[in-house]
Amino acid sequence: MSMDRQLLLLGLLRAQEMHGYQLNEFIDQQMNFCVDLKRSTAYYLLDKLCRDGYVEEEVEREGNRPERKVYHITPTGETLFQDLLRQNLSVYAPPFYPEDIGIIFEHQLPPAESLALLHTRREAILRHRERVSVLYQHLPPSHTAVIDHHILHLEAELTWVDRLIADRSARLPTADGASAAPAIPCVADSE
Amino acid sequence: MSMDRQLLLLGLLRAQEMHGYQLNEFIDQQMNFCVDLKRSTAYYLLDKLCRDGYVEEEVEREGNRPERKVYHITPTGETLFQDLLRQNLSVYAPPFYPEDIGIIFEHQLPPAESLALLHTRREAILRHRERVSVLYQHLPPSHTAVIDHHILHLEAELTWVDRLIADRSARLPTADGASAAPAIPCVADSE
DNA sequence: GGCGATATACTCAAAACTGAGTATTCAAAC
DNA sequence: GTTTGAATACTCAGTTTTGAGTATATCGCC
Repeated sequence: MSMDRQLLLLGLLRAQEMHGYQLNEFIDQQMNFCVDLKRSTAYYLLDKLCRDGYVEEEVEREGNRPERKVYHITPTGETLFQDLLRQNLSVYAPPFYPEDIGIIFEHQLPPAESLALLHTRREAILRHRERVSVLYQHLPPSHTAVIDHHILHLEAELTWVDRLIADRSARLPTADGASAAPAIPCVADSE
Repeated sequence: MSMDRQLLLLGLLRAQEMHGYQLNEFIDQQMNFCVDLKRSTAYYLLDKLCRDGYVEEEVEREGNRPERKVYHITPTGETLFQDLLRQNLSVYAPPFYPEDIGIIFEHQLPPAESLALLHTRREAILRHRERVSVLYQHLPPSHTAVIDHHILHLEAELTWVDRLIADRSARLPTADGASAAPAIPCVADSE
């Protein structure tokens, strides 16, 4: 299922009927900065959208090319698109942040090593921001909102890493030997 | 696989050996604000971690309780935990933002409706921030970094929605009839 | 005219994930 | 004493997702 991927495919097919390969090329080349959709998954979803009646496929035989299927949206699909779009725009679902898992256990590493790792991450974030910023320059206005969104989140991420780095630096054992005691987080045991 | 979930389970089992139910209770109750891990997925992952030798299970038979399996981490698991933690901390992988999909097609809705939807979303974000802020008050210091992280991203999200709302408001057709023409995004056709 | 590289267009088996269901114990209400 | 509801502890069939593989056509170059 996955609402968002369905929305994406329906939205693209709505703008223009396509065959699977063309759809995949478009996503991979134009949308790779915000969407990660494997080709095999796209084919699977197209098939499912067909089975569910939201798109239809037509086998196309042109000259001696290998035959291919052209997908186009159906009226039911158009309705679903509108519904999904409305839902997507009005709902807020906080994404799952993998970095949250790491940060829960971060204090179990020696502070010096943790700091080194966080600096590496900081560099990675900066590199990523550079890459996204470049995109911003030459994209149609319809895409700038998406980039904008990414950049804001990247800034948030950066602020956060910087805070953490500052905090962990302050806790580094100094020459006078004062340091915070690391504690293993306790799991509530109800027995 | 999913690095992050493995890291989570290993990290929790490392702090304390547990049986599946206890692990699930802990995740659902203490970590629901940042982790969404279905119970069935947890059992699946525990089983896989066993098969791969990172944890071991021991069947426990206590009185006339239904029997249950206690999982504890192995030395290989400990190594994996350390590796995954280092990786998680040093790498930056931009998460997939479902809202990006909606925003690509947003301009295909009538501006007035779009604005209404965005306002609904704005409310949802505010509610969520309220909920997370409350958590901040009574949590151990080991968790505040995670909450901090969430709040920063929520602020980013809020800034973004506000920008979009402002922009779309400006484009609303006014009494004098001036309005921007909506364009369906073009798909590059290489044929 | 043949050879490798690239583009086209998927297929499939295996892995990962989920929702719904199963089964037992215990405590409290009726 | 028995029904009801919550807590304990998973299982499993089905769905979704993926990486690796398959197969043909076309293009340029030697």
